[in-house]
Amino acid sequence: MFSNSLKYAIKAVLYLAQHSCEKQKISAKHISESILVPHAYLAKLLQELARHNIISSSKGPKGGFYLNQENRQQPLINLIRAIDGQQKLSTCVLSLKDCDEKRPCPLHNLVAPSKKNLMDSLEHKTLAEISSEIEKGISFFPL
Amino acid sequence: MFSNSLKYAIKAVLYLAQHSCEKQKISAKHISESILVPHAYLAKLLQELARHNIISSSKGPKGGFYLNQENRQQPLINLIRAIDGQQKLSTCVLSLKDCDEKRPCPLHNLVAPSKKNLMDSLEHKTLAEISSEIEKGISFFPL
DNA sequence: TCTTAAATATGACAAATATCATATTATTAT
DNA sequence: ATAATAATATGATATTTGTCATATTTAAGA
Repeated sequence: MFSNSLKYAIKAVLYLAQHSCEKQKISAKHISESILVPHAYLAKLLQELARHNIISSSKGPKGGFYLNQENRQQPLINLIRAIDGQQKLSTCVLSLKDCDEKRPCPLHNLVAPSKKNLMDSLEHKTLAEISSEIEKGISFFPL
Repeated sequence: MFSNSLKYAIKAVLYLAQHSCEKQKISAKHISESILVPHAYLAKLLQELARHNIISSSKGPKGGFYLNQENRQQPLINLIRAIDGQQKLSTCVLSLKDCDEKRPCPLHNLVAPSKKNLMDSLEHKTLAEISSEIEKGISFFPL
């Protein structure tokens, strides 16, 4: 469902949501060791996320990656779009060019409700909210 | 969302649902040309589907692929499982080992309702039903 | 200003998925 | 029986995705 890259990116961002802030930046190496993801690969993903302003970064000693307040208020879907690209979520399940409400493909009506539901969820849930649920013990994020 | 292989397989099976029967078998070549899918690749997929009894086949002249009554009464999810394997649909979105209702991962509660909804749809909709909707003009399957 | 710690940019390599090709086997019809 | 047709089995190639490595740039602190 989600690509490997996306899974790694989500884990890293959630880790940052919980452990970083403007005054407490975290290096790619530290993150990769904490969430058990190959560090060279994660570094690349973090750079991509920073480029898309999903996360913040600063170079040099005491530098690293972190989430500022603005980053935290973003919905999860921004992160997904940054890694997997825009189109993946919006296109027809069968990749048919002219499938829409008016002329639905044979699977359209079957998957449309679930898909809309999922998109709404991803669009509205912010990183801050997800992080807060972990802190409250509503959900669990094992390291 | 769906792999390329799966999209091709679904298109091919829907084509068979509409144009084949026990007395009217269709060759891989004919199908591939009709649904615009590379024929060598499709042939492989059709063989895989036949091996899993999703579709029927017979060799030799006048042979080819077709759907019998039993094939038509199968739910769509059988086809998906044959091509993409069992686990893909059932595992945690973040691939966390011990994510479940009791200890949901940070995304579990967000995606679970949509996922359950989708699974139910795929589990209950038969190939015959999908084919029938195309014939009735409820959905559209462009060649 | 020099050293050091970190991100950034770039590219090489590996694995998985998608695509193509061909030899073999089975079945029908002549 | 033989020829022709079509699936089957197998494997080769190409593209995409995932993984790793390294040289460069930036900023902090002594």
